[in-house]
Amino acid sequence: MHFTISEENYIKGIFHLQQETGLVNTNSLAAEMHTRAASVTDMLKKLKAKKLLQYEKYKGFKLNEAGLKAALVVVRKHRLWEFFLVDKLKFDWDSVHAIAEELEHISSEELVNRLAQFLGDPAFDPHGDPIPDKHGSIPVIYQKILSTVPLKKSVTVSAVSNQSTQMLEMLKHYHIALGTQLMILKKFEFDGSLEIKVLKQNACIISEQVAKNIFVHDMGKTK
Amino acid sequence: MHFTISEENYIKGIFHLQQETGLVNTNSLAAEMHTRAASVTDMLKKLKAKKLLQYEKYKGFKLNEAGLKAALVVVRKHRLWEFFLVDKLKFDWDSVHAIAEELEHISSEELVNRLAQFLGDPAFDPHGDPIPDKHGSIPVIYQKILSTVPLKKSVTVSAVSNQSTQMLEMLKHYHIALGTQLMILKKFEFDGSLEIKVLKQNACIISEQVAKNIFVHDMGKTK
DNA sequence: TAATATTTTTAGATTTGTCTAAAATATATT
DNA sequence: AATATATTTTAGACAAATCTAAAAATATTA
Repeated sequence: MHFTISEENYIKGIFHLQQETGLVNTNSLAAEMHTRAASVTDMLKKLKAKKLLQYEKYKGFKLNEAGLKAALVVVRKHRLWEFFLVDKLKFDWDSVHAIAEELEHISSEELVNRLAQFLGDPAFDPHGDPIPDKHGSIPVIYQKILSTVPLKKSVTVSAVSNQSTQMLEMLKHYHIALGTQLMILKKFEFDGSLEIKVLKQNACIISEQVAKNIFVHDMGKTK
Repeated sequence: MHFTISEENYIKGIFHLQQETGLVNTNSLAAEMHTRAASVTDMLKKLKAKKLLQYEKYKGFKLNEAGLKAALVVVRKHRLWEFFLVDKLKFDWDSVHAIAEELEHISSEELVNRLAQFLGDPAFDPHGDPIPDKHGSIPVIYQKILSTVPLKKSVTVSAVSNQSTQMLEMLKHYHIALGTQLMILKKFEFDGSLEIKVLKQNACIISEQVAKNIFVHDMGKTK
């Protein structure tokens, strides 16, 4: 089955939204794709015709098995290329997204598998997101939201759920990246903000909002 | 200046043809691009509007300075990606063309330059074709057509001008690749065919037609 | 050079992906 | 439940890249 770049982008967009909400609606997908609701409806018809979608007019929609499979292929490619860009070409992890958006549409299956092997079959991309394997299986990881971790427990950053440029810029400022070790020194009742100690850095304060977007796991796991 | 994938493909097609013939005509470009003459004319108008082309209706056309520059960017990307596929991902040199056709359209300039650096700034791709540098300069190499080389002189294969699948398959059969060392043992007057000795292989016979597509240089040069 | 053949361009249609504006449907509010 | 609001879909238009068929320009040849 062949998909156009546009189809792949919509499939991926639906995938990301349905991870959060189960059923997806037209307007939220339009927002996600930076396009108009009418364009979304047009594409939904095409994807339904290709039997990738559970979709009833006016009722919301989500990927079916075939659609999910297609989405995982694109996600795998995106995350493998991100890994390549950071690990091999030494890009900053906060500047690779746009390039990976292009690379994810290169079609050769042979290429993806060789790339994965070349990279050492990584299980997580530079943002800590899991990379599906060639069968579409996603590795699981025991991770917690930073704000729920007990005081003085040393943990490793494993993922960041909000990947806006603003967020990534901020983390960079605090020297927080994937694999960074840190611990919570103090929790402030007033606003939920945390004083944290980042390994080899001075202690600093982060807001509750930031802490809720940082995932961590016990030291020494993963990758 | 931004180009669509289609524009880039036409620019590259024109570049390749004008290397041979100077001025290019509509039908030959249509053949090169596997499309129809009418489609070529349509695109020529667009490229002329973007000031990339010297083009008078019914008179033939060629890239101007700006067009040449654009072509060299695409050629550079194509050849760097081919190098990557063969050198890092261990693809056979005769199976990378189609994938590089897709990769060459990834737009990031930063990506290309980092890729080049990662690969060690190679000057020639796996087919022996020169890779333009970031300014569009093409390395020169002192090479000869195999059929013109004197007997018993040991030379190294540096390029193959006909890169059809058929040709590459044949070379593979004879264990001839870029960098292969060989010498001519005998030339047959009758049909111009050559008996050659490929290093570590038995002697074999190749036709004049094949020999005219193999470029060689003195041992120990290049790369 | 006049007739013929070839090459190139134009005219008009098609497909894909997008858009705006309006209509249809669903949801919320009084 | 009737009305207002929000969401979603349809209808129709547009741009890009392609096509076929026909017309125009150029080249060949008798």
